[in-house]
Amino acid sequence: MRRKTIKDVAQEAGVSIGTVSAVLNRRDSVRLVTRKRVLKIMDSLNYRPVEAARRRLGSPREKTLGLVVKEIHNPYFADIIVGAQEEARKHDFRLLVMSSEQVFSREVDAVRVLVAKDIDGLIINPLLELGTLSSHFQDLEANNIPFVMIEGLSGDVSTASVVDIDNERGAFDATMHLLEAGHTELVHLAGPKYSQHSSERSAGVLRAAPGARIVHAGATLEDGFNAVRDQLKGCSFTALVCYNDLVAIGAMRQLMDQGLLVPKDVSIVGFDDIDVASYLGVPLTTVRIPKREMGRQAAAIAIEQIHSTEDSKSRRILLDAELIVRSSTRKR
Amino acid sequence: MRRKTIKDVAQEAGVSIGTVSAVLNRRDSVRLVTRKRVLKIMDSLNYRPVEAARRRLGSPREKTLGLVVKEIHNPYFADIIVGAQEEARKHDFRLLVMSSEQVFSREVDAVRVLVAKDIDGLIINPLLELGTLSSHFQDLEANNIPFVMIEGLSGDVSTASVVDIDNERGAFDATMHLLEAGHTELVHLAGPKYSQHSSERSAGVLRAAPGARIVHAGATLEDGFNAVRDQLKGCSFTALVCYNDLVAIGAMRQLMDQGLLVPKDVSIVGFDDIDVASYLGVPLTTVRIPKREMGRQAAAIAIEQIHSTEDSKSRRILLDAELIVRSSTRKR
DNA sequence: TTGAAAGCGCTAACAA
DNA sequence: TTGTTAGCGCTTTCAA
Repeated sequence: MRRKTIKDVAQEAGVSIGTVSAVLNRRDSVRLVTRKRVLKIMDSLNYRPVEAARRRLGSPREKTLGLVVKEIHNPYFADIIVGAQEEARKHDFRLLVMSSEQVFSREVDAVRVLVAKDIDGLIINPLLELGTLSSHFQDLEANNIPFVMIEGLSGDVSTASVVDIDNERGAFDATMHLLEAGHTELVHLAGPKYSQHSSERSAGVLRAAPGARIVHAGATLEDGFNAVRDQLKGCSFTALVCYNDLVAIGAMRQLMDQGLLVPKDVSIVGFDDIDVASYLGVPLTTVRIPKREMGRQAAAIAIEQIHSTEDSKSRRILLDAELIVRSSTRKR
Repeated sequence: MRRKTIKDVAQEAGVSIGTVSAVLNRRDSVRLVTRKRVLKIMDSLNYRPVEAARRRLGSPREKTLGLVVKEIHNPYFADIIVGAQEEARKHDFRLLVMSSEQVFSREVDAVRVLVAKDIDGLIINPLLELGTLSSHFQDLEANNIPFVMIEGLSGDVSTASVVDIDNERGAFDATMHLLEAGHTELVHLAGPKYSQHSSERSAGVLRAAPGARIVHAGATLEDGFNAVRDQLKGCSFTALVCYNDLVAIGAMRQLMDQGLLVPKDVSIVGFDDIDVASYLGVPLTTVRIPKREMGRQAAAIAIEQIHSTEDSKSRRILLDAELIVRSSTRKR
């Protein structure tokens, strides 16, 4: 069924579209009876104006940035969103957030929808999809919509701007910290496959400790909990390097359930430094990512590219990740 | 400076707008040289098509729901968003998320922007603003855009649909649990002012324990930490009823820093049951809110109202909050 | 107080 | 292969 338009309302009410428009815009040039009649028809027809048609096409609109994250349900992204939003506001931009929930087709869809909503720029934490540089990014380029990636794609041929952190280095530092503390039986709880961050972090762990055992856990509390319970059953180890803090916290919980003490029996390092990490009963040693700063910089770059007339060259920013030693690790 | 249009490009390139349109839509009817010239002009003019004009006005578009939360940086909202998104997807709706970050003017602005982006329905967790039913909600009604509130406003005169939980009851249960465990020196760490949930929870605490001391903490880890450190200094108490889990976790950390043990010295109850609550060193006793379910129901109602032709009556759903007893509370 | 008509930026059909 | 033109749903003059 066709969407009702101002014409339908006008016809049904026996007035012209001009009158309906006047009612819509609360102009006081309409006789009360007429207004009432029109309003009633609007209601009965379930009429909703097409907003795009209201503002004269091409008239100045609110500037907006789109932000597509992989999973909204992760404190890591919450910080990135907040950072991006802060920077956006500074420049009078609004931020529209969508989540792909780790599904590639939804990421493509989200980008399409945001473009349809006429965003001026896009920040995206893309899913790692092997093969071609996906067409949704090409669309962005074709439409002259600047976009910034948070977490660069590996085969990243494109000209896209990227804001990222040195994962390899961070994971290397974390592992070295454990090695220097005398740990020899190391297990690495790796993140999701198809995550660029995960493979970079695994690489960092292996560079420091080529013999480390790698176990694929995931990215959530439950993943960490399950990995230790199932995959590490009966396995001997004294230290865990985790993909992120959530996995670390989940792992820690499982260890406690098994009667093991952290850090007495097992040392644990996380990654991200989410807020809660320092509030835990055993404050978590972790690799801090400047999450807000990442969001902020990504937004700043997007906005800069929107404003600049000349074909702004893409920028690549690699922020440092810093090891924060707390209480979940100790000398062996 | 006026936004560049297809006309500008056509003129500059010395072709008709039809040709430019063909290039824009990747039609292969354009000679290579022409295409190249047009593309170059587009680039140099920094031309970006007005998306709203591309899809023939009024043509069927993706259905979208807007969601405005108070603070994106809170696991509680993350769950609501996920629930809403799941339900939305089921009905082939997209979800656009914005955050007011506890600032009323931003909430108003967010609603305006979402309406301008032509959303079909709205879910909102409104800030508690005393006085009139704000005009941004009236606008929604005038434009026939169904909206659902998560957390009802107190003086809620409007016809809006609401999905909420029984906060009073949840807080009452939590407090009774402590009372029955023999606690007499109770402190309530209350949430932010101007939060409906906060005042309802405080009411529940007071109904169970009229003599409870009320301290205004806030909603974050830091707020809980600071409240115990500053406002409870030298104060004697054996149990804490907290506005939410974050405050509880922050409070717990501060108690530990003071050498106090939970639950041996102090029992603590949180609210929300965020994921991490059960993974803590001392798993948190808390009042579980069906967060995803709230998001899901809110989306379901919004979508139902969008589809229904007749003037659907507003719905009010009050979900139960359930006390989950873990290890942070014990008999005195 | 209401109606008629031009025009917003673009696409699509058709003509050249 | 390119140009011309009608219209998408609405607002905004201007005329009646």
